[in-house]
Amino acid sequence: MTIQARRERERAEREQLIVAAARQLAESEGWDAVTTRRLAREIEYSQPVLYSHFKGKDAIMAAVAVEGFTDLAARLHEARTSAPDAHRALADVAAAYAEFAERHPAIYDAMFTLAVDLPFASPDTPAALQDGFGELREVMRPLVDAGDLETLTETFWSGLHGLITLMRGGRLRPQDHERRLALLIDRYSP
Amino acid sequence: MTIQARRERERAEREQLIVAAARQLAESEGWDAVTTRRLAREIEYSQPVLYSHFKGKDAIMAAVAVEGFTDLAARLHEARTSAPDAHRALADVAAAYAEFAERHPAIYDAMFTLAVDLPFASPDTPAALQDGFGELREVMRPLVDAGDLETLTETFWSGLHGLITLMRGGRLRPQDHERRLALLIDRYSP
DNA sequence: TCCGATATCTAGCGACGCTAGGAACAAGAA
DNA sequence: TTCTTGTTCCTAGCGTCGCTAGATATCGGA
Repeated sequence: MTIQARRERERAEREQLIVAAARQLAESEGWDAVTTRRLAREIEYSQPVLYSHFKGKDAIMAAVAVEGFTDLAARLHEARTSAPDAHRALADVAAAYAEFAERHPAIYDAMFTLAVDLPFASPDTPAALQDGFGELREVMRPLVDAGDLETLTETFWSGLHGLITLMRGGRLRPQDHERRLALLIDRYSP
Repeated sequence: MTIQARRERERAEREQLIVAAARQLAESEGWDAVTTRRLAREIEYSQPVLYSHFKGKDAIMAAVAVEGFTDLAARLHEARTSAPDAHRALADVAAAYAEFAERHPAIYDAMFTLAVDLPFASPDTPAALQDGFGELREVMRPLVDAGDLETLTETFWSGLHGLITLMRGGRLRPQDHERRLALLIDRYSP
């Protein structure tokens, strides 16, 4: 009983170690540097142990993405609940979202560009994924008609996401980044 | 003289053949299926000839992306110039943009997600790339203050791009796609 | 102390992007 | 027409990738 418990605990710790190593490596050197061999070396185990924890590399990236969603949701919650009024809340949440994406581009990619097989907008969506969207929805609620809340939130979110991804791909003039953010917020806070 | 001319012509034709094959293969089976070996087999030449035309696989994808920009700009131009008024023009252009992205997801990815090394928003941006943005700017011009034209166009474009990419990644509820598009247009046409 | 099961590693498979070196070919000179 | 020279193109192979099979080591329980 206790022996098996210890083993399961150690196993869980190692799984967390894998995810943390993948995340750190992706953040410091990009996802191209995250190969299964490199990751194995990083955690000081051989390559096949990765496959005893995860189905494949994609599953490891998905696990990093889920961690990212947890972090992002927390940042957005903090920004929303510490704002003095509804309009400032929207601006602060948008700024927090953009800042997260800029500071953690690799994780943001894992969340939205790379890990396609995470279940979104469906009943079995992990809690962390729903929480992030929930924060956006709650910050929008005081500002829009109730009937359009969900759809407007999705549209606003898309605006943020588009700004960030086009910006990072070099498709937008960097110097106007703040002004574009301000214009976007202006369009959604009447 | 003529011999060299013929050779250069044949060479240009083969280069076009490579780009066309890459595009078709990407559209029908996705970019994962576009390997240099497969592409070589498709054009009935050996693998190394690809490298006598392009620096590498990325350059081939960039060439496909440029073709995509030419096509997209033409679609947007058609939509804009055949609309009865400025408001309809915005809606039609947005619809044409979304339709292009939905019908050619692989090319759209090459244009905006994968080929990062194309020069955007800079003096030496290829004409086709500037034309697409130019169409968006012209359709916005009658609707917004002149001082914010460029930035508002970028912001609107980001909204479109975000809707499309999040939608395709399964991040948004599919059934509300049209309504989100309508809401986005509404936000930018006062 | 030995056995059986679990955990972990070494070695290797097929496919990838890309490149070196040689064979085949065509154009101009004798 | 034959030989030389330069270009074009292919065969073969390098290192790396994600992933897996089979052997080996480790450890709890009899």
